[in-house]
Amino acid sequence: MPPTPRRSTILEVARLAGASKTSVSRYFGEERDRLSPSLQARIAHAAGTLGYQPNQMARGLKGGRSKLLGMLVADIRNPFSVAITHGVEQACRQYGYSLVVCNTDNDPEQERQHLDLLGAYQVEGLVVNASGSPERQLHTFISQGTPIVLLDREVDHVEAEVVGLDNHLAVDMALEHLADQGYQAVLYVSEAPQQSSTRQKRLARFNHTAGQLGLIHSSSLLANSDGTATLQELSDFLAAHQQHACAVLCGNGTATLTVTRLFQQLDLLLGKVGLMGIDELDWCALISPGITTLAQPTDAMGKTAVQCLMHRIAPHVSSMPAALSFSPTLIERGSTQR
Amino acid sequence: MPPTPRRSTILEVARLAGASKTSVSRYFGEERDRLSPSLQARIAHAAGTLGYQPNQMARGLKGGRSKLLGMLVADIRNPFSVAITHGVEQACRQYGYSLVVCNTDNDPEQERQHLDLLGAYQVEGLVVNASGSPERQLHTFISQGTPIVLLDREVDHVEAEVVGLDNHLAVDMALEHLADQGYQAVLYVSEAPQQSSTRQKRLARFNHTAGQLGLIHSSSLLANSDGTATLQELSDFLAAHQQHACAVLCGNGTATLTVTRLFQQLDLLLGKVGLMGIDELDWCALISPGITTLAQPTDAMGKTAVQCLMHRIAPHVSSMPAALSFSPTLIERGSTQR
DNA sequence: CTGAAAGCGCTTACAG
DNA sequence: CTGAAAGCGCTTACAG
Repeated sequence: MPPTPRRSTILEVARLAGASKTSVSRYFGEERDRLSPSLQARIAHAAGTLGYQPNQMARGLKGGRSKLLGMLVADIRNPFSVAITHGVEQACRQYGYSLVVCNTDNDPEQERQHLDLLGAYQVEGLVVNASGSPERQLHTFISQGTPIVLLDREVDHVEAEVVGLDNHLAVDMALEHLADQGYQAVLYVSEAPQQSSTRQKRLARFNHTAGQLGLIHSSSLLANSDGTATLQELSDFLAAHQQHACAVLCGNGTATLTVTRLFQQLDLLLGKVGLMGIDELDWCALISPGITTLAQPTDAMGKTAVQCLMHRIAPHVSSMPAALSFSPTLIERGSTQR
Repeated sequence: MPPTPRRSTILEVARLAGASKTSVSRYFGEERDRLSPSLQARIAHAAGTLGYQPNQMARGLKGGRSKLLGMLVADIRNPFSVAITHGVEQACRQYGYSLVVCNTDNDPEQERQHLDLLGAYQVEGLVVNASGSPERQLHTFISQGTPIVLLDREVDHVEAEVVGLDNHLAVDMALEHLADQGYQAVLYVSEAPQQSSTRQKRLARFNHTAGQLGLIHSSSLLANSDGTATLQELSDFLAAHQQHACAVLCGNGTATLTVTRLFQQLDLLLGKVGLMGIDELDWCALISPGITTLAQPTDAMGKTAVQCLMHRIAPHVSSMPAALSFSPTLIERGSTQR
């Protein structure tokens, strides 16, 4: 067997360039300017010849800088999460960091394991879209000086910036739109709030604002993804308020998907019964006459999260973002046109 | 300022346990069994007290095992990619590996950078869903003994397993279904093949099999995402074959999304003009009367890719998967019912 | 069953 | 402007 070609090391580059390891290290680090042009040229040439690339593991070990950010995502198959992840990733690149994305599938046990792991890889910062309540572990990061930013969901007893939608504003905008369009009775459909502060807030705000606007209102939690329980609740709601114009407000994209299926099962006419969802999805424009949504600025949110982290890691390269709470955009379509 | 609490090290655990670093290392490595029960207990206790966790950077540096797999994804916002990534991730966890996912947004330059990076982090294996033709860099990995598996797309001159759909079978199944349903003229809509071997193969097979089946056929490449050019081509196609039953076959999910929009713009009745797509999407059942698709077994594909890698990294823990080429599942809906 | 020591590939005071 | 040397936290022969 031929010997496996290995990656070349700093020592080999140094030898070939007739320089010291120190100089090569400086060349690939922040101190390239300290080297004379001729030294730089020799090193560049040697490194090019050998195809040298610094070993990040070694760098991380010695310098304490892994140049890695970690991200915990509760559900990577949710389009909203994908969009945010995309934004986070872009921003990382921009700052010269790499991102390790860990999907927890909303499972606290996977979340625990992934956090251990992120710690073991010495990530310099963490974007957390929590599944459970990983207080303990997050405190470990914080006490070691690793900055954390919470995405979309708060975590009890963890003091960290929270980047996300202005949930009160979102629900208010939705309800005001529905009221403006003449709907008088609104059913709110949401996944079970569980640990999600966002789901809790939206639900609470729904009850609050719907009351204030004088709307008849009620809510239904999605038990399983086929929404059988909600099917019943929806048809009961419509039956009970036949004399009023009824609408459904969905708490997120998953709810919108399920409810759209229910509308078809019950043969409801979109608009005649209003339908509106928080989160914009690819297909909302396609279900004729279109489903009205509240779009979240996912790219901006992802970038802001990273900016928070960078501000703490390297205050000189990034200022603290001005706002952590974002306004949604109303995308009006036929489903809220009576 | 209080001193920042650091992570504890192997040395601290060793001291507290009254043991050597070697023993602590063995405890956290593969050789725990070599330690006497009492030593194990002392180490376990000490580690627990200090909240010790081995530093993976250091492990990777010395042992050469980063326990990291890398994955290059051409477009993370494509639902098909997300589904595959999910499968890959699950499989990694199962083998005790972590996954660094890099999205290239179909940009060869980003692809280049990400590959450098993955190398710098010493990934032990690589799942590559290529954007461009990163031959050179992939060869570097291969020559260093890092196994590679290609996902969905081949890369010229790179010899590696290719995990993906059986594209010939898929196109044949689609065309046979359309022919069975009585469609006589079929337009194939695809994104521009560019570097994608899959897109090339599907297109070529379309022309081949459509010809064999005696179908009138033609194809249209999506230039921009709004599909203006294709809009024209579609309506021309329909006009030219008014006396025949016409259908459109979409080469992937993106094409299906665009074409569905075009159907609405042209006010075409689904089924009257047939529509079928490769890739199953959330909303295909919702566009009434439903869009017929060919679903890919994404989880199995992701798992298989990882299994290939693991077989090369650690032949004793994983056998070579039996098949690398997968059959799609036909999901019949109203859009192919005349 | 256990440990002392060398060394993985880097960075960073320190010295000149 | 440049380099010799110590050391980051581990693993792994080697020895007993």
